[in-house]
Amino acid sequence: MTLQPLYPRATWQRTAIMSALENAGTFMSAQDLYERLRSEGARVGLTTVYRTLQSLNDRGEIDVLHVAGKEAAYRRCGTPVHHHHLVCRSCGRAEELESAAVEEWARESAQSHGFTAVTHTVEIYGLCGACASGGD
Amino acid sequence: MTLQPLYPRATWQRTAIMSALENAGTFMSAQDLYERLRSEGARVGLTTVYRTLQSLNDRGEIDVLHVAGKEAAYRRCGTPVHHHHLVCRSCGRAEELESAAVEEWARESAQSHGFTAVTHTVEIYGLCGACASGGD
DNA sequence: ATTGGTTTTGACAATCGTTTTCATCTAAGC
DNA sequence: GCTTAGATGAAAACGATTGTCAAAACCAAT
Repeated sequence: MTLQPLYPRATWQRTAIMSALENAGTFMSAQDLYERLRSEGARVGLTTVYRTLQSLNDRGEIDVLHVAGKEAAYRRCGTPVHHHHLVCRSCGRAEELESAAVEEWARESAQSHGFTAVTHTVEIYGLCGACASGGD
Repeated sequence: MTLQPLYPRATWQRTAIMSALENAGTFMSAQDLYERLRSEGARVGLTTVYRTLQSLNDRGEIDVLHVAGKEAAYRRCGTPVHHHHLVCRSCGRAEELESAAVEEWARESAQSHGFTAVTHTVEIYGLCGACASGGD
């Protein structure tokens, strides 16, 4: 028996998508990335962008954000450890946050109500300085 | 000029939807409610359920929850003031939570990074006691 | 009660983000 | 180079939600 490859194959598409996200720094949707890559001349398919983002997220290499009525937005974060975000509603720029107090509160709240297998989502949305003053 | 009615008209559909949610107590999607109402013999349209839930939410009479890949879920909460939820992933049952510390943390985090017009989402997910032991 | 004008309803079509399908292409191991 | 399982992408399928519009219901004023 041959053992399965541990990592997905290295294709230029995957690399392009990853680095586009990397130097964007902001949260971007699959469609955003697709358009950006296209406009840069990269001939990737939308399907591939969706699939790649999904797989990167499954591997924990990027974070997702599901905002109310919007498309899923992905971001390449600076740290692989659990954290939350302060996201600009307008431009997608984000700061990474953490708070032991919040983690503790979540854990205790769940425990005291008899809930197990606990996870949580904590995100803060606002307008960053640049968007609030300058254009939109 | 006659002044506009302050409240939506009282239709039996609106009443039925509201009370179905009310005595469910859990988070339910538009489709869940539609099916339940139908099975009880109420001849409402799916469109109406969607519209009514939206309008009830706009008025702040019910809360919404947008979970990752699922349908929007609504709940009639006990309090009209800002709060968060501890939600059972399996049955939708929820506890209402509040924490001055978390609110303060969110406010300060945003402020210290120059973000304005701040809002946040904080939800805890888990398995409630009943679902963890009993069936699914 | 009846009317009139505005809202609300609901069957159906349309939208939109995302996933599936499947035939073709390609990276990576021999 | 050759093989082949994994990756790609165009197009179709999907599922939740919203738009359309004619018919029905509400309610204030006759």
